[in-house]
Amino acid sequence: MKTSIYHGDVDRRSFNRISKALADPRRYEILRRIAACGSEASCVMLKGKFPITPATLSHHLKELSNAGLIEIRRNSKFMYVELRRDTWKQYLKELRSLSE
Amino acid sequence: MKTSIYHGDVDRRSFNRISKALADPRRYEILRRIAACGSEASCVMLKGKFPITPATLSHHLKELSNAGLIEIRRNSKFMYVELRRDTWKQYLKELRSLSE
DNA sequence: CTGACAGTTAGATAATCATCGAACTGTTAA
DNA sequence: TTAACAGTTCGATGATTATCTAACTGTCAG
Repeated sequence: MKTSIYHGDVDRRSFNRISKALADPRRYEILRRIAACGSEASCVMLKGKFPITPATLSHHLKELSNAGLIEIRRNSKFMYVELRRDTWKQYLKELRSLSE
Repeated sequence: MKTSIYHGDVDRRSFNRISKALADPRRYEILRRIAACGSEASCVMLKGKFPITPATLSHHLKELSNAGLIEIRRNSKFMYVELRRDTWKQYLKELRSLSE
């Protein structure tokens, strides 16, 4: 993820990418599901939780990954994803700075 | 703004509306500008700050208002907007609940 | 009253994007 | 080796939406 000269901050581009990633309800639900699994969530499990095709799930996971919101790990046939808590924390920090 | 049976919480519909409202970079900048004026921001001032037509600004303000993010006050010819800090606080609370 | 200004609404356009099916790559199990 | 499965990529489609212009309403100053 890109950072500005101030370490730990999200620059505007990253911030907007995250905001867009969160704006789709289904994608937000997927992210929530991932976050709810303390550590890693398997892609197979996610596929079972939502009425969407593999193609669509793949698309959403790519968007979340591009936004820096999840980390992807591959183990041969399978895929595991995990919330990037550092990104999440920085995003919340930016939002919080809007008011007081 | 709609609330669930738990007072102070945003329901899913409201949450998604807010997320969508924040997803457009220009609209987020407008909201930021509004929030930066401690109390009220005049619409005339906002119009001067962004290279957009009155129609577009009107559209964005309506979206922000529909999302419950701003309060609108009219004084004869003029319009003033203010951040709704209660909504903002609840939105942040919902986001924070995603991780720990 | 009349012109200027604040803001809205309607309709058009162009861009973005969520979703799907189909065809693909890569991996494992039989 | 082959079939089944995990996931990706591509192209199409339909929905949403940011933006504009143009025409409108309402308010004030001269």
